Order: sequence, then structure tokens, then C-alpha cells
Amino acid sequence: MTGASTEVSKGDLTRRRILDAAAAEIARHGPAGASLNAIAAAADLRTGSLYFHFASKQRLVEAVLEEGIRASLQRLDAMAVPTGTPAQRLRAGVHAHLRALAELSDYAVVVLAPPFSVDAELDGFRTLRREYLRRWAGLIADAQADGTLAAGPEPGEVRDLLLGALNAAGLAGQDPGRTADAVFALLRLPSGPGTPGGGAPRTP
Amino acid sequence: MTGASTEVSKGDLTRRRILDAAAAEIARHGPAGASLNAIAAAADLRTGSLYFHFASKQRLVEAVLEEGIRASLQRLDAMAVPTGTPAQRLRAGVHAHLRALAELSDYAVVVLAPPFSVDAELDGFRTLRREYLRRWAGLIADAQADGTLAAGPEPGEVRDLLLGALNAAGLAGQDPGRTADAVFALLRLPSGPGTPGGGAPRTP
DNA sequence: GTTAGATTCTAACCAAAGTTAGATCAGCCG
DNA sequence: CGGCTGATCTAACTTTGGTTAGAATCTAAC
Repeated sequence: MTGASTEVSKGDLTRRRILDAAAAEIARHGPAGASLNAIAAAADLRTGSLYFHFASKQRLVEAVLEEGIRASLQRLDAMAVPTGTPAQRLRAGVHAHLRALAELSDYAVVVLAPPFSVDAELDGFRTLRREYLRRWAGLIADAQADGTLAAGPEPGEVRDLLLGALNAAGLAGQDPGRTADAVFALLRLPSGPGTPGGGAPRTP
Repeated sequence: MTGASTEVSKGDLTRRRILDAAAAEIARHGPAGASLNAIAAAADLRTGSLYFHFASKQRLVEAVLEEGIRASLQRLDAMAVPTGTPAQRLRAGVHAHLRALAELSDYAVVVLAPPFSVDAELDGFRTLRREYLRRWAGLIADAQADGTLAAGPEPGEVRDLLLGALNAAGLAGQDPGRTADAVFALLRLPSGPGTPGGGAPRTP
């Protein structure tokens, strides 16, 4: 082998470059519209070279999807930890999702564009996505039990509505802080002691 | 000419068939992923025959977009007429949007999938879409002035959130009535005398 | 039944996209 | 130094997709 096991090899670097380029291209033109030529050019490579890192275009797309969900889930985990009241955790979740949207823009767009399903989605992606949705349903169920959210509709239903709203705002390039405030105001969430005043919580 | 002017000619029929097929294909695979071969096959035609009805694939896609927005706007007009309280009109608008989503499924998906912008969108489409959004911003502004919705955030911002939520539910295949009820509950909209109990208003 | 126009099919053409095989080059290890 | 492995490039091939030109068919009027 080349280099110590803990080091990032040269290949890992370009692999990342390819993923970034692919995410950008897919976000702009959809999975089908993203050409390997364009991706390779953006990654400063020749088209054929992509095949050293990914077995096929399909695999590359799947890798982008998986990466997007993975990073989103990670952010959700970091912010919506099981501490505080249901309302606080819900607010934290909203902030996490919006931040993921803003920071991973290209990856996030790809992940949450539901209409165009990539056929034969990777198992890893499905699993992570399911996990992400499950996590959210939990947050919502707690908020409903608590009276923070209306108790009528199913948690999964509410989750779809809420994430749909957040995604739309995120894709439109809205400021995460503003969007969060708007959502909380519309839902009439108490701006409790958890997150002050409405601004986004600080995180390094 | 063939046939009286008020009759639907044979060509008009197949034109419609092509549009339907194209909408379905685009909804499933995105504009770039929808191939003329697949569209023609679904419309029971040979690929070349499409060009008698549409000058290019681009034009066909534009026609689908325009058709989708046109039908949506028409439904909104029919239901959210300027009568009743802001809350009632808002509720009517929600129902209209959800019904459009359910009834025009393929066309609607195409219209509201924002991530993948069709380059060089047709002017007619842009105009109609703008009008649709303007209409909604009006509904929301009235509801905010009325106290029905929180007054803080901009109407356009709220509209994006609301439509995003509705679209997500609609794309997921949720029942329009259930979704409407859920939305109203979350927003704590008064279930006033306008639309009874929460069910979707009847319309032939 | 003939004719004109509308509609569809056939059969190509061309460009672009995904894919592959082999050559090339750089860096490390012995 | 000499060879091995990782990484990239080059140059092709194959398929698919959009597009076009002209033949063929159908429909409706005369």
C-alpha cells in the first residue's frame, strides 16, 4: 500500500471531488440530465477516469445519495439529541434540517427530490433514509403527545408536511434562521427557554 | 380544413395522448430522463410521428408545463373566489391545490418540481406560474392581516412553506381531504362555517 | 371515386452519452 | 535502480436519443 492507513490517499481526494461535482450536476439537471462528461470536467478529470473510482454512473449517483443522507442524519443526530422538552427538540430538529439543507446544498437537493426516483436505489440509502424519517416521526409524535402540535393527524403525515415545507424553503435559498422563525410562528410553537428568541442556535 | 371548427379533430386527440404520456414520463424520470421513444410508445405512436405535433422535445416539455399550470390555476380560480372570510378563502385554496395535485397528478408533479429547471422556460409558463404564486401570496397576506395566520413572516415566505408542505403530501399520494385536515389542525385554523367539519368540499 | 390535406410510418442520420481496453505516468518498496 | 501498484489519460466502441426527409395511409370534401 501507499501511505499509512490513517492518511487520506490521493484517490480519496479525487473521489470526493467527483462526488461534489456529481452532486452539483445532479442538483441542477437531475440524475438523468447529469452527464459524466460534465461531471468529469467539473472535477478536472477525463471522462474515462471516473470509472477508476465508480463502477458505473448508477453507482456514482447512488454514492451521492448515500453521502447526502449520511451527512443529514449526522447533523440531525448532533442537534436533536434526546434532551429538553419535545418543543425544544422539535425546534432543534428544524434547525438541523435547515442547516443541512443550506450547508450540503447540492447533496441535500439530490436527497430530497422525491419525484425522480433513482431506480434500484442502493440499500444503504434506503436504510439511512428510513432511519432519518423514523427519527423525525418520533420527534413529532412526542410534540403531539405534549400538546405542542395538534394531536389529530398521524405523525408520519405531519412529518411529510413539515419536511416538505422546510425543503421548499431550503431549495428556494431562504435563510435558515428566517425560515425557522416563520415555521415556528405559523405552528405557534412556544419560543421557550431552549433556543433563544428565534435565532438559529450557535454551533461551531 | 377537415371537420367543423368546433369539433375536436383526430390530431387534437393524439396531441392530448402525447401530452399525457409525456407528463407521465417526465413525472417519473425528469425532463432529461424522459425519452421520446418512451413517450411515443406510451402514446401508441412511432417516435418520428411526435414531430408532426411538436416541433421538438423542448417544445413538448414546455407544452406539458404550460398545461399543468393552466389547469392548476383554473382550479384555484374556481374554488378560491373572493368570497367569505380570509380563513375560508385560505381553506378553499388549500383544497384547490390539493385537488389539482391529485387530479392532474403527472402534470402537477412536473409543474411543481422546482429543482430541475427546464432551461429556457416558455414565457407563457413563466407568466402563469407567476400569477399562481401571486394569487397565493394574496390569500396569505389577507389571512395574516386577519390574524388567521401569524403576521411575522413575509407572505411569499409563508406561501413557499405552505405549498411545499402541500406538494410533499400530494406527491406522496396522501388523500387530499386528510392532508387538508392535518394542515388546518397544525395551523390551528378555525374550522369556521365555510367548509364543514374538515372534509373536502364537494365539486362535480 | 378522386383529390387535397391531415396524419402516421419508415428509415435513415447525427450527436451525445456510457462504457471499455490498453497505454502512460507517478510514486513507493525492495 | 527496477519493478509494482495506484491513478489517470487516450482512443476507441456501442447504444441511445433527438431529428429529419420522404413515402404511405387515412379522412373528408367534392
